[in-house]
This record gives sequence, C-alpha cells and structure tokens, in this order.
Amino acid sequence: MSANAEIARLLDETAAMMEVLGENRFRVAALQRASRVISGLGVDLAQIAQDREALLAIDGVGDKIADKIQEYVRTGRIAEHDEYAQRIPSGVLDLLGVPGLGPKTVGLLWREKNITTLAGLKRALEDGSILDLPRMGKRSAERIARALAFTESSGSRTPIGVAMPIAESIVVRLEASARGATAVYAGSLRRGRDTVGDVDILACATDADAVSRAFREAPEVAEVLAAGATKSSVRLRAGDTGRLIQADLRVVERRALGAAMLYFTGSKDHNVALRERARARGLTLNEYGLFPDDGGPTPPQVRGVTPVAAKTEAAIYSKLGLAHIPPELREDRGEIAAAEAGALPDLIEPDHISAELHAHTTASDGSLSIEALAREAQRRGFHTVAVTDHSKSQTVANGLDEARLREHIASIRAVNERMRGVTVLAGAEVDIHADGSLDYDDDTLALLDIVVASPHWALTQKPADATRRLLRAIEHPLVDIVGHPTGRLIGKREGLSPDIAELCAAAAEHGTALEINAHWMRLDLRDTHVRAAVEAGAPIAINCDVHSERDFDNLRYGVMTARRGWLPADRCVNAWSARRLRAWLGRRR
DNA sequence: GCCGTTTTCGGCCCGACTGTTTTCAGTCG
Repeated sequence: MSANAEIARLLDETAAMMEVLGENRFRVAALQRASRVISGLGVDLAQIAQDREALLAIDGVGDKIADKIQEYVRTGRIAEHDEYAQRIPSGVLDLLGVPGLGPKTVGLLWREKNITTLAGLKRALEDGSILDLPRMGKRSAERIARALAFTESSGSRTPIGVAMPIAESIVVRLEASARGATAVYAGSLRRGRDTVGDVDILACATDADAVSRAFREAPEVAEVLAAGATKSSVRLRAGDTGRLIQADLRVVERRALGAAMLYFTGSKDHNVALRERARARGLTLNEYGLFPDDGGPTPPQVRGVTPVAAKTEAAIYSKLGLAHIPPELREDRGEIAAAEAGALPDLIEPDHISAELHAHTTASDGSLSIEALAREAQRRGFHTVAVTDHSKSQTVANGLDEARLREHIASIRAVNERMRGVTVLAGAEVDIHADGSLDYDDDTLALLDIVVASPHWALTQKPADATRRLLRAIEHPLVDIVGHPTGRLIGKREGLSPDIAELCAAAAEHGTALEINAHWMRLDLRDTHVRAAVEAGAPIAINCDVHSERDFDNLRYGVMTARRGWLPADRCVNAWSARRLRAWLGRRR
C-alpha cells in the first residue's frame, strides 16, 4: 500500500476512534477531511514529507497533521493512532461500518454491553439483550439486524459499471410513472467515481406520490428503509450479482432542481466549499436554492424568501462568481479556484474518441473476428482500430507465439486492404515481465504498427520493483502505450503501487501513452493518476480492451475517469485525427 | 484540528427521516 493510502487510513481510523470516545466533532471532521484529501492526492507524501511548506500547502493539512505525516514517513506509525487503538478494541470500528450504527450507538454498545465485534452484535440481537440499551426498541433492533445482514452480503462499494445501468433503469421507470415527471441520477455516480456507495435519484413531478410509489414498489426492491413525503430509501437487488445496493430518491420542486442536483451530486467537500463561498458573499446555499442570508430564525425557503438562483446549477455557480463546474471535477481538488479564474480544463468527451487502440480477436481470447471487430469500430464512427492480441506468455488467453503472430499480422493487413473508412492496425498486447523485459524480442515488435505493453502477473511486487519494471517498458523505443499500468481489479486486487510521478515524467519524456483501461472492473489508470499524468505532460490513451462488441460500451467509464483527472481532448491519443495518430505511432519506427 | 475579503480567535453546512420520545437524539448524505 502506498504511503498516502496508509496515512489516509490511519487518520480516518483515528477520527473514528475519537468519535466513538465522544471527542470534539470539529477535530474529528478535520482528520476526516485530511484523510480524504490525502487519499486523492496526486503526489507521493513519502517523497515530499521533508518539505514542510509543501505539506502545509495541502488543503486541510495544518501543523498537527503535517507532524503526523512526517512522523509516519519517519517511523511507519502515528503515535496518536496507536494511543487510541490501545483504548478501543479494534472490532468496535467494524461496528461503525454497519449502516445506521453511528458513533453514539457504537459507543453505547461497547461501554454498556461490552459488544466489540460484529459477531457480538449478532448475538446481542439474537438473544434480545440489545434491548436493554436506552432508546433501543424492537424496531431499531430489527433495523440493525437487517443492516448487519446487508453488510455481510454486500457491504462494500459497488463498481460504477454495476450501478450505472441500475440508475438508468430507475430513471426511465420514474419518468414513466407520472405525467410530465423528470428524473436524474446524482451522487458519486454522476461524478463518475469508479465505485459508488449508493444510487441517488432526484425527481420532479406534480404527482410526487406516484413517483415515490413507483420507486418503492419497483420489482428489484428488496427492502424499504424510509418512506417520507419527499425522501425514500430502498435496498435493491443489483442485477444477477446477488448483492444489494442502497438507492435514495428525493422528490424536489422543478424550480429548485438545480440546487437539488448541486447538493445531491456533491461531493461533500465541494458542497462545503461552495457554502462557505456563499456565506462570504452574504448568501446561504442549501438544497432549495441560493438565498440572501438574512439571518432569519428558520430556513429561507420555509419563509417564502425568493432565491437568488435555484433552477439550474449553472445559475448558482454564476451567482457565486464561478464558471459551471462539470460534475467529475467536484471533489474540492482545486476546481473552485480554477472556475473563478476561468481556468477550467477543456475536458474530453465521449464524442471526441475516434480510435480504439486495444482490442482482442478470436486469435487470442476475444470473441470477434478481425473483420467483425473492424466493422464494429467503423459502426461506432472510429477512424482506427488496433488489433492487439495477447503475447505468448499469456497461455491461458491463447497468446500468440512469434510464428502465429506473423500469420496474424498478414491476416490483419488483408482485412485492412478490404475495409474502407476505417484503418485496422496490426498490434499486440505484450506482457511486461516482472523485470520489465517484454514478451517479444525487438525484431518481432518492429513488425507491428502499435505495441501496447501491459503487466498481467507478478502484481504483488514491491513498489520500487514495480516502478523499475514499468519505467523499462515506458522507455522501450517500440512501446507506444502501457496498458492498465497497475493491474488493479476494483474490489478484488490492489495491483501494483509504482511511483506514479516518476512514471508520468518518463512517459512525458518518451512520448509513451499511459492507458486508462475503460473496463469498469479496471479503470486503471485511476482518476488521481490521470491528474498526475496530465500535470506531467504525458499522453493518455483511453481504451476499451475490447473482447466483445459490448465492451465498446465501457468507453464512457473511461472518459469519466479521464475527466476526473482533468484530461483535455488534445492530450488523449484516441481523440487525435488519423493523421496525427499515425505520425505519433511512426515517431520511432 | 483547520482556517482567514468577519483573520491568529472563534467559528466551523444543513435538512430529512426514524424511532422512541412527548420535544428530540441519532444517523445519513
């Protein structure tokens, strides 16, 4: 695990322990904020820890947290974390992971009933002893029991590729449920995060009740958690995955849809920053609109105060003196300052993509023939598609040895001769061995139009080894793209933790593209890595790693990840004209 | 514990819903 991830985890755990102990909530919030900022940081804290000014320049990092970062880099520990860990059994923090159990209840469970593990909680629910606690009735106990079952079955976050189709089908159903109804999804899904905690839906309709009913009575609903006049929460069965995912619906007034979208899209940190900005301008912002701050005793919308802006997000940003900020950027990572300065990036969009540069055919583990692949690429409006089947070491994927590769290249060239309107490139996805050497020799690589080099195994190497390995591939004169550089699988495999800054600098120097693999199980590079690559000046590829026709549909997840990394279109090789792409591929051949 | 166009102290975003209460605490986003 990288230093950043570990420091973020220790700070977050410290905050959780402080919360259970009932300590000052602002100190807790400060640690949580620092943890979030650090986990999304592009630079490696281990590299800059000596530079105190650089640490203090990080949002949310002050003297105390800078001390903790330096302490961690020096000793591998944070003493304050250890002290709290002495006072609280570790299982108590697991209890906080159960939805509906907050620090107060967890603290009570621990102190009053000595419940310090999920198993202990389960026993107390079964034997009814949990009912001894103050404010703990039968209904609360039942709610906790269901929440516990939920965490055990599918407690972790859901990949965007699973959640997005669910959200889209809910939107369609709600819009059909009442005349003139409008529905949109918000939350981290709209921001394009690689995983989501839940699905947030907003709806407007004259018949709010009909929309709410349609939401709660949908066939996928396994359980209704809340059913208010404007807010409903349910747990849904997520397709055939066997897991459950929470979905929340808010029914809002059409005239305040923009304010609601802003509020429910988040992120939390972005919203807090916007509210602080509003306050500094004598305004107050909530999910009903941007209002003059008249210091009234009740919320302005309750008193019929006319909002300064509410209907659209753009109007609210405008009244706050900001350009409209695309959802993918709303993470409080400098987007507000950029919007104020008119310096937001000209972000890439799905329509900009006109080449797929990582695709497999039946020659290795794909399901399409070369020709079927080419036709599908053409149908999607692409000017170029690269056939990049696996190299010889990928025996499980039917990787090609040199002899088969030569035949394959001839077949690709033959198809390319026949096709009109789309260029089919002869390429390969070549394994990067653990030491950074490649799976084909240079003479073989020189036969190809394009080389994607990817790590597929030895994905538990030490960070320094991984950095050396990937650097060697980036510096290789015949490598055009490094595919899914860390090899992570979301929720399943952490993958490599190379020094991203070093890789990006080398990629910029050698003109080698780093790939965002658009498959929703990978999304690797991840958003923060893309941001580092953009800042370093490295080219980026967004590829679908096509194995079947449907894989092309994953492009949108890759593009959302790119946007989260502030990627402008002209830095993405897949968005270049055929001519520019050819010139780049020919630069060293 | 952070932070500053209200600035080095004294604030720190705001509302919906539930359950167990008779007016509100806890949780969530």
